[in-house]
Formats: sequence, C-alpha cells, structure tokens
Amino acid sequence: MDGQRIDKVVVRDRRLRWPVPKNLEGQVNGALIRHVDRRGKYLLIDCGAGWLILHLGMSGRLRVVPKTTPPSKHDHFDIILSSGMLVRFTDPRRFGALLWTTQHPSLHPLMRHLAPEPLEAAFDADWLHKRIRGRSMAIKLALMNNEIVTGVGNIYANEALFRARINPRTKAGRLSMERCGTLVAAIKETLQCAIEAGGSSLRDFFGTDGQPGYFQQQYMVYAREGKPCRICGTPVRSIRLGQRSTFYCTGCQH
DNA sequence: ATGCGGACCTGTTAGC
DNA sequence: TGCTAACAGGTCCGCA
Repeated sequence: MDGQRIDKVVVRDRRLRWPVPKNLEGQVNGALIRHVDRRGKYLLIDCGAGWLILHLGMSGRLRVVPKTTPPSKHDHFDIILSSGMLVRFTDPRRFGALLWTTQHPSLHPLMRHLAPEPLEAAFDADWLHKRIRGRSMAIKLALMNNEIVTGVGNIYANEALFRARINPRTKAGRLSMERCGTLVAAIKETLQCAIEAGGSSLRDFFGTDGQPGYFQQQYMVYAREGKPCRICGTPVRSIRLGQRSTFYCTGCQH
C-alpha cells in the first residue's frame, strides 16, 4: 500500500467494535498513503492529513483483491486503491475496528499507554519487573494486559509461560528480577518462532500471500489439554483465568 | 489504584 | 440427525 493513492473508502457496515466514524470517508478519499505501520495489534495507515487505525479483533481479515470482486456477507469495508486493487476487511464477529485520527497515533487514547514493542530493547526484565511490582494478579493476566506486555494474546501468553517454566497462576508481583528476565526472553523467543513459522492458523488467519501459518504445529501447551507434555510427559492441564482458556504443564511450570 | 466480570458479535464444534 | 450450549485468536468499561 506504501505510496499508493486511496481512491475511496467504502464502508458497508459501520457496526464494528466502535462505530466507524461517519466522516471517515470524507477525510480519507483521495489521500496518498505515506507509510503503513503497526503498534501493538493496531495497524496504522499514514495518510498525511491523519492516520487510519485498523484492528482485526479476533476474527478480522484483510485481503487484497481486484476492484471488481463482489463483496460477501461479512465484508464490512474496502480501501480502494488507485492501482485497481482494493484492500477488503472481513470480520464475522465485528470485534475489529476502523478509526481515523489526526493526532499522532502514539498519543491516541488507544495507544497512549501501550507497553514498549515486545521485540524492542525497551521491553526488558527491568520494565516487566517495574510494571508488575506489588501486583497480585496472575502472571498470565499480566501478559495479556497491553500496558504491561503488548502484542501478546492468549496463545502466545500460554506458550511463553511454558517456555519460561512459570506457572500461569503465579502472582505477578512475586516474580524475581531474574525470572522476569527469563520471561521476557521467552516472550521474545516465542514471538520470533511464531513469526518464522508464518503465525498461527486456527481458522481465520492467513499471511498476506494467502498461505496459512504453521506455528500451531509447534504448540507446547496451547489447546493440548490432556495430551502429554512434550518435555516431561505429564498431561497438559487446562484452567480458566480471566475467562480465557489457560494451558500449562504441572511438571514443568512452577 | 487494582482487579474482576461483563460486554461486544457470529460461527463452529462438542455434547446430549 | 438435530438441537443447544459452550467456546473462540481482543480489549475496553464499570463496578466493587
């Protein structure tokens, strides 16, 4: 999309996580895309006069298709490019978002308090230790809190805790600086491995080339309830934390 | 200030 | 086979 012009944006259903702003098309139509970026799980399209903010939620997908492709049921908006292609957003659950902002995205209320990017140096043991100091919440819930760790959802929170050998119910504030270091390294390694494998395709996710990811074949605990731990053979246990499925090995994680 | 549960949606699957 | 309930990759908000 970099360097292309947006002929127009067509919104067919404004009822996403937040209503798509009524004036968005007017702001965006005819804009030149300067750059496409990302912060946490928010996708940012720099249009010069402002930014489009996109989020895929849980079931959202973006695909590049020819302009003539007829939309189907859950195709809620199109970004029509001057090239003859369009970027189509599909999202059955409508947990995704399309917003417009004229302030710098880093100052936007949704991104203002996000933790540093997990693969950057600023996300380190020190940061994690400071953010969870004195907190009684389960460490897994801390990993799911994007003011503490950004870009990690349910799958990778489970996998990173296994890699760090930390029990997901451990009280966050009780982790030593050393264990914070182990956990930070585990988060970075988990994300890097997943990226290398092309991500995790359970149902909706496909890469920009249309190919599924393969990281789900490497899960150590996620969705492996009752199956033997790949390291020690103990059956993987499943519990619920914060209404999310949580998987761990009682043999390996303490 | 912290932490928990509820809310937003629809599609798929497990269980009866 | 058909119906129903539970659950799914996210994250904000309000209340205790």
